[in-house]
Amino acid sequence: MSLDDRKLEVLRAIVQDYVETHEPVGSKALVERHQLGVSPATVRNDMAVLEEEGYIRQPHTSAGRVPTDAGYRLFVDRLTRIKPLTPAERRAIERFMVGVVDLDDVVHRTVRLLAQLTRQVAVVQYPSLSRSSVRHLELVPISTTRLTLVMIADTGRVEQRLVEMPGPIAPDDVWELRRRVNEKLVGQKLADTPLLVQKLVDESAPERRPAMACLASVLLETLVERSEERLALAGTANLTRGGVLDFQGTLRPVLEALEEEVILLKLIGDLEPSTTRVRIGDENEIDNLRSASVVSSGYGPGATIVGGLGVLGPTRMDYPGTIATVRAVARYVGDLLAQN
Amino acid sequence: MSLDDRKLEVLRAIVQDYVETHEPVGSKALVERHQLGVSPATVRNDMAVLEEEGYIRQPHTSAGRVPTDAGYRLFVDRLTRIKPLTPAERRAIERFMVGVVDLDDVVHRTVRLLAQLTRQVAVVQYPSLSRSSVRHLELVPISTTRLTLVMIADTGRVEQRLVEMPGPIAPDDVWELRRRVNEKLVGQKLADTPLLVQKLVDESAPERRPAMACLASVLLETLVERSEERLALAGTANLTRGGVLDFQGTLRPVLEALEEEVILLKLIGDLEPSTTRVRIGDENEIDNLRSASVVSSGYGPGATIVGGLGVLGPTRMDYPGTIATVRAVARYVGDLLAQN
DNA sequence: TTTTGGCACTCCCGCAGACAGAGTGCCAGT
DNA sequence: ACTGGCACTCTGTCTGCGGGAGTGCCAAAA
Repeated sequence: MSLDDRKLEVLRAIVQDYVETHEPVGSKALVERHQLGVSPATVRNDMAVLEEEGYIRQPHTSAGRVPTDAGYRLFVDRLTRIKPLTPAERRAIERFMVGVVDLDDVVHRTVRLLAQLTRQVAVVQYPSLSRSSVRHLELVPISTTRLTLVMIADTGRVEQRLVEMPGPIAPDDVWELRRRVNEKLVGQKLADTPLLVQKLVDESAPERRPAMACLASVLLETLVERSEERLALAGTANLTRGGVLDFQGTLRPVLEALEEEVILLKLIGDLEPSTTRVRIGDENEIDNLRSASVVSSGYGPGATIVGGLGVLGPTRMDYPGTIATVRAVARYVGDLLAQN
Repeated sequence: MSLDDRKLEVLRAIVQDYVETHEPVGSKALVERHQLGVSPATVRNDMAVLEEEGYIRQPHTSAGRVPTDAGYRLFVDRLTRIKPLTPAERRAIERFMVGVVDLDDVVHRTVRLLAQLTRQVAVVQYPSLSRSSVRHLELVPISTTRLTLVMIADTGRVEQRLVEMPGPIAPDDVWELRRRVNEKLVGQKLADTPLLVQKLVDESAPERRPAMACLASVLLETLVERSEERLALAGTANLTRGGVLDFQGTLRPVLEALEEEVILLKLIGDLEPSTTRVRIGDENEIDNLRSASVVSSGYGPGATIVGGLGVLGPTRMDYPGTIATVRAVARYVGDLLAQN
């Protein structure tokens, strides 16, 4: 026997009530708060089936029911109509983002905005270098043997690294190096640069070979290895919202996970689908976050995707609202980037 | 009547035991764990005096005693011998910092190191721009009306900002602008730049005046207004260490405070004395942190100070150990900066 | 004057029992 | 297939009752 419409309706009601009250919801309260048109007893039967199928469970005998991860999943997949943002929210977004000056600025404002609107922990990834192209490379002499390499990407990101040269280097040589790397790399996708950089070394005049090799290794580190590294975080305090009830007693594991950039990037960083994605509880591969849900989305100018953003909260969260907000903010940021 | 030596010794014992056990400490337990050479009754008399003077208090009648903020203060001021770092800790510092490549790298490693050694929340301020000098300014054309301004400071900090020009600007003009700002500003303390920037505008050729004015306003913003902005944070998860017992029930206010950069900068940022400073509980002006203590120190190459760092934890913390660690790390970072 | 032992008192904490409330499962009736 | 009724179970809360730890005070000792 499968789930007929009413059973789904019961599940929806359970999820909604539980999200709102944080308390196990019983059959009687359900029929009182929703127009189900049937008696508590009937609802109880439906609940028994839903529990059988793994969508809800009882914390203990003779308590109300609570949705399981699977229950939330079903709710999100089949029972959610995307609810449009309120005008107030739209206005909040506009107001928050007016007068941005900078990529840094955009990212920081966005992450705060997300945290504030969803009242949850927000994460925003900087535009991924691997999806950017080189706009310009600059070499600034610091001393006779040291340069600062500055790379500016088309997404607005600016990365810089110190380059320790093997020996003293003359201003003219710096010039020549700068000219050559720019000539070869500007306009290229960062993902494609490793081969080009290698070529640069190979094609160098012998007397410049060591310097170029040195520069090349830093270039590779900067462009490729550290590429995904940066992100911004806000709203940690929101974790304490529902008391310590959510997150099964302690937020320690969650806070620990939030400190690991690698983990966060994994959470919001797989950008294959251009749509919003929801990961519920156990669906997160990270052990520390098995009592958390993550709603994430890619963003970027136009239809392309250059980075990810999202929010993290208890599995018991307002999915329709959160999804709508994340999606709206992602789109807004994309538009903002497109203007530059 | 003032506090004789034994009473101070009793206070020290109370602080030490309480920090270790997290439980109110009574007279009997005290004489058992420390060689005070007197009976519990005597200790009780001393405790009565200490309580009278406000250094300790009872959570309720007939419980043991707990240090007050004033008690910790006295302990820190008069009863703390600085305990040297263990060799293990020294090694940890060395190991953590080997192979740094970058200012960003230094700061991030330092903050994690601090958090790990003290098992508390760590904060590290980037070298303050207002205490740095300009090493180089670079202008990179992005489009005909847009430049990216990159400033490199002698402390290694690199700041960048987008400059929106009033009209199209030719490469030669960019060159000229770059030459002039570098000529005038390189080597100058950032604190002194506002006047110089103004002069630059005034002395410009009329046809270049608007462009220079535009650049100048961004320069001022970058160099002066946003100057203290950056810092790094780590170890938030350590807040959950002592259960939720510390921080009177909820870490919410603490987490909120940690999200406000302004607040953090105020905590670690007043660098007048070159020594380590301790702020205990109520001594913090920020309401949200009245159940927290902050141990902070300035750091910088040689005897100068370019930024602050510190840790934040419950008032019930191991002050001698924390102070020693913060001081050692600050000195180490200073040495590291001196090498560049 | 300072220290000490003794003693009565206070308060917290944990435990057991009682009780109300909420919710369920099942069954017989519609 | 739905509903009303009923017995049952489990939680959370409140109560009362020692046990224990710790204090304050006092009178005696050093």
